[in-house]
Amino acid sequence: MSRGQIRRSSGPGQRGPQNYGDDTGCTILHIDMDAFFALVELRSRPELHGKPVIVGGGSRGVVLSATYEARALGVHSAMPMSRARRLAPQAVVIAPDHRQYSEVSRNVMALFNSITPLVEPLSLDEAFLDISGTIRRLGSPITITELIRSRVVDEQGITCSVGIATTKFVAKIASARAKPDGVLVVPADQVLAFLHPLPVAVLWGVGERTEEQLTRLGLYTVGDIANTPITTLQRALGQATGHHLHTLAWGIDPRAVTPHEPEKSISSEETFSEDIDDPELIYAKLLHLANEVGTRVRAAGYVSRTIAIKVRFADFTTVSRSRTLTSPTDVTQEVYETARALYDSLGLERVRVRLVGVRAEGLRAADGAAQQLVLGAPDHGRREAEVAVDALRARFGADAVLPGRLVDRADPVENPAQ
DNA sequence: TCTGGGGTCCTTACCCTG
DNA sequence: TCTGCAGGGTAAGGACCC
Repeated sequence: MSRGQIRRSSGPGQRGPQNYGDDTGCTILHIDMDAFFALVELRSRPELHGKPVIVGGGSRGVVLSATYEARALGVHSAMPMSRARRLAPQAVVIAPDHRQYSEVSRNVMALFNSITPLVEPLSLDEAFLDISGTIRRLGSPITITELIRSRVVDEQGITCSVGIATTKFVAKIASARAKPDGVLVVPADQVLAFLHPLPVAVLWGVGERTEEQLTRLGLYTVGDIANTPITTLQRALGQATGHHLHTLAWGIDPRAVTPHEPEKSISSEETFSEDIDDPELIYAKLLHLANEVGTRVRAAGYVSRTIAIKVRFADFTTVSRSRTLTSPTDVTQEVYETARALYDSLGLERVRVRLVGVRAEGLRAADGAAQQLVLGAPDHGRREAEVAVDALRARFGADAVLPGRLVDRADPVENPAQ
């Protein structure tokens, strides 16, 4: 294979210097753990290696992660568990342990940060790395990639796949096509040759609905989008989406790797184990969710200007309502009262509800907004009490102190789907 | 087949203000 | 005073991502 061609590693588990292709200028890595939750579980259950394993659960849950043996049977993430069980009755089903996944994720991200300070986590199991400042110290992008892959396997006992490119979105597509346990380099002069034959669905922002719209326009590949006038795309998909897809199709993605983006919202939602029509149970769930959101908002040092709720009915239709407060808050009681008022504003009477959620939006740093809260704020004392409760929870556990209405409830609201 | 949970961003509509 | 318009803020919903 000549210099400059796109190359991926020749098979799972292959590490060390190989002829991947020209990585000159390819300073963006997208690193994605393979079947993350499932492989973390396999570390403590080696007898399950080589078997179909599904992480998920609950009567109304979905698949969170599946080993490649389970995927070969047609199982994929986000699939309803009931269907996954039918497709793979022999699969071992493991309930998720998010605390363990978070810990492994922290370790992996710390490893990445020991390579370069420019690490942008996208989720628990993937991140972008900008290694432009690391090459002089550690070697070529491919050398750095293999160093990372070896350390992930040795230190965490899981594998990952890496895309190496000049831009974030090409690196991300490359890592997906390197899976599992592989590496794919897209040389700078091969970006369009790599992108244009791919289906439109690989583009960031093209999901099921947008793909349908593009199909109706007769556009099936990234190359088709590139060769369509941008005005046509904007008419069909809207200004922003049309422009976004057209630039991506030409391999243009100027976004930098940014290590920390402040959160814009904090939310919590839960699906009931069965549909509920009792307002008291729904209020109790709203209090529980408001308590979670309030605690997280305070822990992150934010206050929230807008409180929103989400309600999903038995037929899966979903509505949301939001209210902007006169002054921002991080007080659980205020979050709850707003959420409850929003729920009441729906005017529901014995309607069967499947899910409720509470979200805090318009987040800003609490220190910048605290002055206004203190001045004449009746909730000041309550806030102090909640901060004290936060400290007790940090010391004695999340259930050490609960709102009175949530203590000793043996009803469905405390038995969510997962 | 029957659909979780935590997020972000975009579009559209409406209201208010200048 | 009325009308048209532009722009900002807000609300709601949808699509998408992992």
